Amino acid sequence: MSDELFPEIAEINTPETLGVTPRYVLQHNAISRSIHDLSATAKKLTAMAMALIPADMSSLTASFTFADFCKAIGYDKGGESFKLFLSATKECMKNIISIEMVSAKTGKKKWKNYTWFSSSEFDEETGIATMKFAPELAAILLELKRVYAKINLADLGKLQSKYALRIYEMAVSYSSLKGKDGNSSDEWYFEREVQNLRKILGVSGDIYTETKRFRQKVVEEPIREINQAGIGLEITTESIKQGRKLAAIRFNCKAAARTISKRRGRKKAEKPALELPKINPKTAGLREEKENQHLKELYPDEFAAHYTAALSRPRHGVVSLNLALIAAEAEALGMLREFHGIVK
DNA sequence: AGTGTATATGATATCCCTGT
DNA sequence: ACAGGGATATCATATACACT
Repeated sequence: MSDELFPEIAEINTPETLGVTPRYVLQHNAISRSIHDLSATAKKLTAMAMALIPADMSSLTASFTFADFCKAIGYDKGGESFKLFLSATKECMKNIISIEMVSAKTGKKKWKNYTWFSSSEFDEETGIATMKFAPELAAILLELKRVYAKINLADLGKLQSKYALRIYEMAVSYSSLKGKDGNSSDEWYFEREVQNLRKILGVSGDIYTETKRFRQKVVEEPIREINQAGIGLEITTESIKQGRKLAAIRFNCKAAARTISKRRGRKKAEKPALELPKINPKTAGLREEKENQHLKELYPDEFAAHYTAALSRPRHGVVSLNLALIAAEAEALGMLREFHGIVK
């Protein structure tokens, strides 16, 4: 009975139910390559919401606080970020996403429009943003061939330009081409016609009408941002011309070393506008374990360095090798958590 | 304190020149 | 004819300041 009245209650996904502050999203390639035009913050917001939704899309509602969002994405600006956050929750409601469908019968390609969310709101009293993905969008994503790319939320947080975010996700969505087509094992590429690129990035014909400006502002400058962000991806471009006209752009992608990120945030008195919900004691261990695992994946080199350093240090009272290994791992993880900042 | 005005800043658009 | 790059114009927003 209560299920009928409040069908959503049991199905809301939060950092709590996930047991961890989300650090990455498995994003459907259809989304990475779709047509949509979200502001940078709204883009990060949808990524956060997607990160909370289970991969099988069995439930579509995600709830989180501004503090959750900041932790996940690496925001630390306080008031200004909060304003952007608020307007982004509204923006998400209005936005449309077009996904390219290939007809099974005719093989023809067609762009179909969906709304991202069926609801998206911020409750000022509780400080909780709640976003529900549109069931129609979920249905179509389940129908399409399920190919995902793993995207770190913190990496998205380091990109400011919306075009940088889009190009980044597109590049990552093609990373399965690594080593194919004569590429070396850490390189891949993809190509896009200029018109197609305009469409996908939401840069209509009346903005950046000069191709050179389009290329400069929408392609080259955002790519420079990606390359300088030190998030493990390096892109160079090549022109594909038809006569003198720029017909398409080829994006050469290369897996690059991550720049060790400086500890972000909490410079001054950082007071999150909203408190993170308390961690349930039952889930705390699981949450920590998940975070540790992801930190290890994210910063393997750093982990290895801390680990060997910890091992080589003499320890009092530790007799067995096994215990020493466990202690070293704990110490290395502690360093990672200390350095990269983890939700307590 | 509240209001209105001036200035700074940043993003975008347009014009101009050069080289191919 | 087109791309690249510099200079300038335009617009919106943020910040500073003066006045009542």
